[in-house]
Amino acid sequence: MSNAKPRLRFAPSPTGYLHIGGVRTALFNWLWARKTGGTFVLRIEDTDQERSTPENEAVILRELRWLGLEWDEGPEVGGAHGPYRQMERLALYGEFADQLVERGAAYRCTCTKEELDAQREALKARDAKAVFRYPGTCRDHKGPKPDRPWVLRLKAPTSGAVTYEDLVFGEVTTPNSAQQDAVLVRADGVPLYNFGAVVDDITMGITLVARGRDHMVNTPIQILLYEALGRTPPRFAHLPMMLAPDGTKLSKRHGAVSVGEYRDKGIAPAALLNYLVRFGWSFGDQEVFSVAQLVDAFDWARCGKGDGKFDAKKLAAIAFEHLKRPELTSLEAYADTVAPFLEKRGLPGVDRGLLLAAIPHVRERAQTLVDAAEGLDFLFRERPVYDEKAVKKFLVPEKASHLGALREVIASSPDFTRAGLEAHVVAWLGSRSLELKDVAQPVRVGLTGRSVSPGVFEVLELLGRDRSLDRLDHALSLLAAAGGA
RNA sequence: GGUCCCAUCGUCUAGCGGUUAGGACGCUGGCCUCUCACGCCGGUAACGUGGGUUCGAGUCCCACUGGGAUCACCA
Repeated sequence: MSNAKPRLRFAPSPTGYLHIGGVRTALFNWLWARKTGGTFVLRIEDTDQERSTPENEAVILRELRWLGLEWDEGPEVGGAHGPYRQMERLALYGEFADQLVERGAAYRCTCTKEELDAQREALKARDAKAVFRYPGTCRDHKGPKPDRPWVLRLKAPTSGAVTYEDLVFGEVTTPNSAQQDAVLVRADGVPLYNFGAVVDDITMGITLVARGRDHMVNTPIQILLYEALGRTPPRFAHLPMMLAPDGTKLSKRHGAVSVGEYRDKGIAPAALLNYLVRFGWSFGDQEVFSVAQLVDAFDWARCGKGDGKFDAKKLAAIAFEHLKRPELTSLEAYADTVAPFLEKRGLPGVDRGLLLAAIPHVRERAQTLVDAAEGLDFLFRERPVYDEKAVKKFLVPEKASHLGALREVIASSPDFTRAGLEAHVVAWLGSRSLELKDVAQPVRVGLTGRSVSPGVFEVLELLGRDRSLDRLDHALSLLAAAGGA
């Protein structure tokens, strides 16, 4: 083999949102390109004109960028092998189609879809279980292009077999008898998947094709095309399937399958990639990886063959790990990623210093960025949004009898820091034979509006003396109202 | 049905002839504790079946069973 840098590609079809399974495929290609210093190409396979839309393409590009899976060549970034949309490469397919005919590996077929459908129906009537295969009516057609509409068909070999060495699955052999004279190019000159992909992979210099196992059945026919064109096939690596929890194909009805949904749920890109990479790839006992670590550790030899089932709980756990660990999500990065979620709560452009100071206290109790924004919310309002249930439960005479006194104790603290406040308050509690747990909840609700928050001393320090006392005063007024005073 | 592929706890997986079969998620008992969490300690649970090969099989071979992919002028 040459030591040329590998060229890999991700070739989505813009027929819908970016599927989570597609992201996994893109990720593996991207990782290998980054690890080896190779090239990651993005190609848009938009030959299904019925379903492809520019809007879908735009979404795919946006999601890939959000994930950090930047492409070296492709739409919007260009490259030496463009254009990168198949519908802009039509002339190329024509050239290769002619080559195939010249070499006797394909032929022009003038059977109409109607004729074929009729034959298919007839066969069905005779034998319901029979599978229709093109009978080869035009197989020996030669000479110039017909004056009737025609499609290009593969002249599939009837004997022999195709064998290739899959980077993941090892040696795979498929008898040529399994092939049929598949349509390569439609009557309008638009290629079908197998032909378009091969022509593009050839002309784009792709050296390694990594894709889902569902494409494994296409590989022999593609290799046949490479050989017919006198080209060396690339290496292939097939990835096991990612299935739904019930073992069926992962789809909308099983929950979120589009990348956008995970973004909206507050899952960080690196966390999603970390979760996805563990499908069909492992690195000893390590579960949590930064993207840089993945680039470093990734290897086809560590890929498994068994299909996997999507587990939302595990994803949540991985996402949490990323949010929790400063080495994976720095303070600054955390602040940047949570900001949009605060904005969604009506808190745009919050005080950066306060945000940075607060994050260490919320990051270990926020599973997602949505949770984090919820936990941070109280800091950035004049007064917190008081949770009705929490107020009814804790800002009542039976529970908050010491709140007034505590307000004064806090106000008199000489040092309004977490440690200073704690020392001061605990000393007072000791003198009254009280424990912190006897008085903390009403204070917490008063300060944050909620019964769940970081420690009360942390909250006091974050809020500062003025805002803290204002909130405690407000809590006392709520208490008075509840006590019917 | 044809062709291809796969098979370790419920789930993701480690294991590359000799292990008390390990880790993670989940579930669960306890500790810590101002709430909720985090954290820490412990528990639960797996090699689909049958044949071989071998001194010795989760690891190698075969069969079976089970599961998946695909059989379009979709990709």
